[in-house]
Amino acid sequence: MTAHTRLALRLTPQRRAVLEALRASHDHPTAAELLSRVQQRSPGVGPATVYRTLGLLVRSGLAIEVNIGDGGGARYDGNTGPHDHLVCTRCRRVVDIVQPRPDLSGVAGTGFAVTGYDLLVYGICPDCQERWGTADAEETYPC
Amino acid sequence: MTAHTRLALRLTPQRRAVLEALRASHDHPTAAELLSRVQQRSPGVGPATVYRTLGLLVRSGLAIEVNIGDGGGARYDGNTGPHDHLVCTRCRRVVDIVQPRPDLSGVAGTGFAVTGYDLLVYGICPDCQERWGTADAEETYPC
DNA sequence: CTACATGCAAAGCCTTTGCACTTTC
DNA sequence: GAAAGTGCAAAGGCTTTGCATGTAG
Repeated sequence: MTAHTRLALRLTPQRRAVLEALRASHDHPTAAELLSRVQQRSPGVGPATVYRTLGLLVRSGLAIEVNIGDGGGARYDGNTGPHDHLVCTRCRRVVDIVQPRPDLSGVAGTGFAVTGYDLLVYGICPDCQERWGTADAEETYPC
Repeated sequence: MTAHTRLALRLTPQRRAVLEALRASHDHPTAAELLSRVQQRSPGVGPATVYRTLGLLVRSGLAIEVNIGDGGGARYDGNTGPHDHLVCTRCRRVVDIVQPRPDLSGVAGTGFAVTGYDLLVYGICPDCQERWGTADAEETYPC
């Protein structure tokens, strides 16, 4: 039903600023990147608030956390519709893609009750292909 | 391309110990867990060596790094055959599953050259279902 | 008015790195 | 014997937390 009744989500200027910054971003920013964007319009907001708010948004279903497994921090996505992610292994750019739900038949027999999935597709983005070709896909370069 | 470009993979007792511990493990251990297992048979091996060796094994294709996106560290998998991972969102257990390659048609039009993918399926394992039921799937409990 | 949110700073993890010493090839 | 690996300890990056203060409902 109405999620508002269960979650005491107090609307503060900081939380609004984080959500607006996230919704204005389509590049799957890290918490640090989001912090700097928030601070441009709302100086004084600190990292702790951004981290706490992002955790809250993810738990409330208003944001998605994307972990591309590089050394860097988690990425955040304000697009909460069903979609997957395409990651450039060279410049670490992340792009949303829409795909059919994958076959999860491999779960059969495990006894697990499936609640969700994450599909990360890796590749080389057009810019990086143009700059360095498609060889050495596993290497990371600046983009 | 000279003869010197070959990956110099020196076989040391420590590396052998890490690879053996990984191959003996089927629970997708973290680096810290692997370290303690290695130390049981090879005291004196330090964290730095385990981290360096794991990075080496992953880059050499002898191990897979699995990032389930919880606060904990990366998991490692000695099973290098094609497979996906099923993650219990309550106890964080990770299980290998074999599935058909997912439809990656969503990549069409992006210009990306696909090099691979990772599919993580989330659910509740049989033990956790028995202990707490299937409600509140997003909550994490000890297992 | 009161429970909850914020900011600051400190601490906590996980992981990497510098350096002197040891070892493999 | 030269190049590479190891161990220790320190540093690094990301994220969380304790606590006094501020504020939304």
